[in-house]
Amino acid sequence: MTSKGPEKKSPDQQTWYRKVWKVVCEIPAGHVLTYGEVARLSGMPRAARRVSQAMRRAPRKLDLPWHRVINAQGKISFPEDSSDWRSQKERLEAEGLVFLHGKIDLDRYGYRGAVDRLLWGE
DNA sequence: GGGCTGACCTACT
DNA sequence: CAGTAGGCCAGCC
Repeated sequence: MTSKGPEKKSPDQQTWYRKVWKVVCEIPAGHVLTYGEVARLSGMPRAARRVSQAMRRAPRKLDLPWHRVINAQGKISFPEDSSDWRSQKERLEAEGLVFLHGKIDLDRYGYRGAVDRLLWGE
């Protein structure tokens, strides 16, 4: 039977959200990840767009550090005149990050940068 | 079922 | 450095 499972919600569809939230949750304060990196760490390479979707649908209850996710250009992915943009910038600055020419230095605060520092040293 | 949208990315010019 | 083009794919009409 094709059976209409009443309470079968095919978990897979909601699982990937959880994976993304989990990864974002693990980003240490004072550091950032790009959407692409979060996607990769969630086991979904090239699913950067899904990450932004997960952000939008993330329950506030989770108290997710959404502000630690920025785009690959080191910039905040909101229009500069939006309150969301200002809010995110404030949160990041509160964690010690510095904006240079409206951008964040990914070599200093990003994932790749952190790895390079471990391999090459400061 | 088809088409548009989007807190994106990479590569190229 | 800026701008363009193609790719990606889950949601939502």
